[in-house]
Amino acid sequence: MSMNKKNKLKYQARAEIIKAMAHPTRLLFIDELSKGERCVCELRDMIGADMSTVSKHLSVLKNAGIVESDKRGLQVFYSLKVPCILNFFGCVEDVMATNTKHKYSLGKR
Amino acid sequence: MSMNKKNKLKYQARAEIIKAMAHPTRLLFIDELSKGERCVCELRDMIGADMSTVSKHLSVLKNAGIVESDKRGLQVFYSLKVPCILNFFGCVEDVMATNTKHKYSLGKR
DNA sequence: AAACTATTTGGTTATTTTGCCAATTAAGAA
DNA sequence: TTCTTAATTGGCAAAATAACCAAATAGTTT
Repeated sequence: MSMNKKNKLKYQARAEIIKAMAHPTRLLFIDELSKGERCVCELRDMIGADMSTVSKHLSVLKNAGIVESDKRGLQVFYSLKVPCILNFFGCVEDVMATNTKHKYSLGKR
Repeated sequence: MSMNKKNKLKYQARAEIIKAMAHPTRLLFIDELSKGERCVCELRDMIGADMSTVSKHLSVLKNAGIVESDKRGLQVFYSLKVPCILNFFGCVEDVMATNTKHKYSLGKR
């Protein structure tokens, strides 16, 4: 039996949020923001990329509803809106651990 | 202070796994496989796409270490290797709930 | 107001991802 | 062996993403 429209939309909405996390730089930002708010310039210094690149990554996270921003003076401070995101990293580490464990064993691949 | 190489690799590895989940079809498959193993044909029937498309989505999940496969006779059965992935969906729903809550309020956007 | 700083936006190009079709592989049935 | 079924692989075109540069915006300082 094939998918109905409502369910399709549900998975699309979920995918939007997960896609927003699916980049090394944005994962780093999430990790860093979990320690407290940071201005764009601080985040840029961490990765050494163009300011515009950093800004666009942050807007992806913001549009997904994962972070929020607050402009104070010349600077814009970003902070994590949904800390439960962090719980997920533990599971990702589990996947990675399982991967390396089996990589050199003789189980079916 | 800029990123060191080891940390960069850490976030790249995490991103690989999250990218593997970042597609509506693959999220549906994860959800479905959480209920038990399924053959490729069952999953294809759920989304009504080409067999080759389904197969490629599954290989993305398999390469990331999220699912595993078992060929029995003519069919290949896929199953979820790392169930903790599911805990994450609750958090994704939280993000979505927060998004809709603020979307029509007058808070800063 | 003019100059300066932090950030965002627009535009371009390179890379990656997606989905279909056609061809191939693997297993079972006739 | 030949036929059929289930799944994977290779190839291609369309769509989405990413990174940079340049230009625009918004606040601050002079």
